[in-house]
Amino acid sequence: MAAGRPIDHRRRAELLDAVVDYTVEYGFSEVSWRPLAAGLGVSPNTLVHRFGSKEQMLEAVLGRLRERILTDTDDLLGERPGLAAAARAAWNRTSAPQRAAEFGLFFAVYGRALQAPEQFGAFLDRVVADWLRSLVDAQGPDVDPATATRRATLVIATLRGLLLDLLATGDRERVQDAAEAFLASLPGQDRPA
Amino acid sequence: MAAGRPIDHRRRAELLDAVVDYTVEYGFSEVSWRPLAAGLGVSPNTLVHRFGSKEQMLEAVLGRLRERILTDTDDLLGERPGLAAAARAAWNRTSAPQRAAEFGLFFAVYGRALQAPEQFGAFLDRVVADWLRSLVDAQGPDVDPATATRRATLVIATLRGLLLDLLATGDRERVQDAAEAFLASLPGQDRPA
DNA sequence: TAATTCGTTGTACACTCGTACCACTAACCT
DNA sequence: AGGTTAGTGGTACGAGTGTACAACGAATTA
Repeated sequence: MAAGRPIDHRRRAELLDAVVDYTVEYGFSEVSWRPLAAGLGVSPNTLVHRFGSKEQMLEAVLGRLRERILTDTDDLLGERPGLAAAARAAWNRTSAPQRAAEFGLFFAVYGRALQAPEQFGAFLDRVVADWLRSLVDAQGPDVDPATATRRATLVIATLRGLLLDLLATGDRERVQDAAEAFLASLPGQDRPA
Repeated sequence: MAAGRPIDHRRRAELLDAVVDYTVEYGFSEVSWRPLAAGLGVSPNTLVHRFGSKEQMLEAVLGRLRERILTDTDDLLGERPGLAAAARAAWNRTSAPQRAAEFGLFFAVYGRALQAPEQFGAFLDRVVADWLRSLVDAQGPDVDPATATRRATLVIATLRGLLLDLLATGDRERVQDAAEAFLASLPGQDRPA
């Protein structure tokens, strides 16, 4: 037996990130091998060989997108004490203008997953649970679990709803005003950003 | 000059509704002439002749979907006095299990529109404004406009976020619990449903 | 009756899609 | 050197796409 050429993990990550960037920019529902490969400057077969099939590529894209969003927020939430601070940090991150396109992809996947649950079941399983756990933890062990879950659910829903509004209308003034009012209503907030 | 055969408005509405039903059931991003026509029991050319092009058909579907959602809520909101009652009525309607698929389509279009604003600009323009106007009006003329807008924005965001959660997780108990807490926090609410 | 428009269908064309197959180079181990 | 796997690319095939064109009966008015 002789082992073959080692896997170039750097190249794989670079390729996957490039695919995610392309998907963020050009949309999720229209991605196809040839235009994607042309945009990345590679051959379509390179992508096919790398990801196996289109469905597998989309799975990889979703996994990487989840990584991007979570690594920017999860550790952040873990450090902050209190629900209000965590919620404010999450809102500041997710509503940043330079992330608009990324969350456009997020909601595009979300909507599509709702109409194809069998294909995107993994996404749907995590899309709420990830944040729910973080936001429940952020409230500390002293809060009644039912209350903590209720508050975390509300924070997730409100922030995502506000983000949907912001992305659709671009009316940052109105949405930010509503966000401030919501964040100020949370228990244990100290001071605005 | 001789006028031709009159337009069969009944047939047209029936056809459009059938297309919307199909789209609700089988998804928005995969609709194509032939399977759609087969599902409706007609020829593909019937649909092409009726709608002109696929893009025009999608526009018509979005318009009809908006009609369905608004006629179930807008007149409803107009009758009720007070923000709390209007919000509760809206939540009861939108979270009903038999509407899950319809709002699955709603969010699928929403997400896709965020990634293709030039194509779905009309949708994005109305998706918040429609409800915003209704919910501001529901608060009566005595509320400060800035406050009314802030509250309406928050109600829309929270209800849509909760609906997203409900559709993704199916965890009605947790989501309904959070919804009750939110609705109870609104000014002027009288009694739960 | 003649003219005109609507509703419906069949056929065909150019195009894109995902993917399988083959070939070649590069990098590693025995 | 020989064997094995990764990375990349070229070609081709079958299927499905949107849509244009032509045709025919039905329903209306001049």
